[in-house]
Amino acid sequence: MNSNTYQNTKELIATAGLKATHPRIAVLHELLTNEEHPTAEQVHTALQPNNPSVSLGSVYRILEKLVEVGLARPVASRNGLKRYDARTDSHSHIYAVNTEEIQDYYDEELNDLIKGYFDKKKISNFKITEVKLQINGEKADPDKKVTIV
Amino acid sequence: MNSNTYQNTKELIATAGLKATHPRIAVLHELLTNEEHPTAEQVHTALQPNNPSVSLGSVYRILEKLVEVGLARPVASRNGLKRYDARTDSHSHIYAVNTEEIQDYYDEELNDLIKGYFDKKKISNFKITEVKLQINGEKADPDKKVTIV
DNA sequence: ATTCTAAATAGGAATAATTCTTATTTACTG
DNA sequence: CAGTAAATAAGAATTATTCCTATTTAGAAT
Ligand SMILES: [Mn+2]
Ligand SMILES: [Mn+2]
Ligand SMILES: [Zn+2]
Ligand SMILES: [Zn+2]
Repeated sequence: MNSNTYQNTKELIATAGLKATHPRIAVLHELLTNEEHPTAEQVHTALQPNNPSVSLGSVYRILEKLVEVGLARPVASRNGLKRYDARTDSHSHIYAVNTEEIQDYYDEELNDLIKGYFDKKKISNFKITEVKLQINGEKADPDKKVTIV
Repeated sequence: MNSNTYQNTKELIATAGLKATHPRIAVLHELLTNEEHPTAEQVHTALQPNNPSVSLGSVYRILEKLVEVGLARPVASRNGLKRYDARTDSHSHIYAVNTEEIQDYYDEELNDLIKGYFDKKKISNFKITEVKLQINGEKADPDKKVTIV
């Protein structure tokens, strides 16, 4: 789908106008690879094996910078932890309350449905940038995957 | 709309099977009154004038307890702060990125639309408890209210 | 109304999460 | 291959939240 090599990630960063440092490449690469909408801490942990020199403080700082330049987005979460997403297109999230997993969800039909609705309804003094769904529920078997059928 | 006296709040707590202590009544009353989906700290600050004896630690503990018994709900937020809501019915949120304000949104038509959609779509290994919208955007004039027209 | 008691609280200590500071390193520029 | 501004590592500091425990309190039982 998305060719996600080191080189490719490096270019994404450079194209965004940032110095393509090794810590930045490592963090963005991890975020692009990791589907779990991780916290800074989780990204840092994931980097340990191959990039043990990247500090936790840098991961925090880099994630914020990636958001700033549009290469990542903050994910709304209800437990007081900051989580991040490398998907920057508008999409929805399936949130499993029991496992705290957040999974992407996108469907064109749903998108059109909501878009159609908000073309009619008007909210004054507010400029909508995005409408997304938060699908809350419980993962039946926590060990198995959630799949859209 | 919702008669929200001290006495009424007290009954809500008692009916939920909790000891109706003064700190609990004060916290829930504030949460019912405050439309801003406040943090524990904000609730505590709001209580200062009339209930200075309620400690911050208690506010944290009480809010979690209210969630536990279904008198309050956690609100998804993207800045790493826990925010709470006394509205326990399923409703959506308008989130102003610039002011970090969260405002309720509910519309029957929208509700039906989404319900209809998810009656068809099936997600396996997942039990949906609720689908809500996160309407993100910017408040044009931060000093004025956002209104649904 | 008074006593009893389990549960809840205040206050402060402890921990977890995040940001800040600064000396050193590094990626780009020429 | 310098030179330089920007970024980083490491650890200190701050902020957010939870935990601990002596004291208080709401409600139940006299
Ligand atoms: Mn936190
Ligand atoms: Mn936090
Ligand atoms: Zn996502
Ligand atoms: Zn709400």
